[in-house]
Amino acid sequence: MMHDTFAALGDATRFAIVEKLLNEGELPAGNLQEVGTISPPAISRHLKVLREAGIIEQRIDKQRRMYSVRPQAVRTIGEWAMNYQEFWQKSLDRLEAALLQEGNDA
Amino acid sequence: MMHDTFAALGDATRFAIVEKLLNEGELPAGNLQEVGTISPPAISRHLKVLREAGIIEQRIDKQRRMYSVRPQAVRTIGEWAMNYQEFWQKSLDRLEAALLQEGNDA
DNA sequence: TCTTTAATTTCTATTTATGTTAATTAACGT
DNA sequence: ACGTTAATTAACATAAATAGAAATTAAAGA
Repeated sequence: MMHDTFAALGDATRFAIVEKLLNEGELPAGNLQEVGTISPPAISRHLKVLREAGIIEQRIDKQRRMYSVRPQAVRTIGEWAMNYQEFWQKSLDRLEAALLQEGNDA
Repeated sequence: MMHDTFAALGDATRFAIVEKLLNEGELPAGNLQEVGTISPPAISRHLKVLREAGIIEQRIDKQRRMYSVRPQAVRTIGEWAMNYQEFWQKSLDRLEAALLQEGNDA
């Protein structure tokens, strides 16, 4: 469900984790603590939420758990927005223009 | 902040409200109750959250409050995803392909 | 084997979010 | 003015999310 994806990204810490992974690529859980003043258990649980929402995935390397963003997750969000943009952008732009025009007239 | 936008869309009821507005255009608060079995006060507060997140806007028409999606909000989400897609999609695709190939080899 | 490192799960406390009922505000129609 | 409709705000109860400390699991390295 789309809203689970949004809910997972709706927390400031989780959003920061995802952005860090997007910018720096695959990282172990320990390195993700740098996103804020937060304990390892808290990070771990946030990672679980993101994983269950399908936004990140885990790879085990020795005693480290490596995390990375699932490309499909970002793509899905883009497609959701794009779906409405494609079909509605033009009419929305026309509506916006009309409202602006209306404002100018008044 | 981006994560406030996601947080607002992370609730099932609010997500349904936004989808209804995207599909049907501007609607009064009363009509948005149809998204589920929920009381008018609950809907009203969800609308407030969406409004404060900049996702919807309100227009007053007589005794009715008309709500609609702000085009820029959808665009912003699309652009966030697109920003990462544009810069990372190719390398991510390459990574995916490499992992698949690795899987085939094993 | 023993100690250290990495990360998670358990436990518990606290905060935040959500929902309902009741009361309030505001405008419409008679 | 009065009753009705539309929607919100207030008050309160409950559920869900988040956090840290402590305990647990698992592998690494001496």
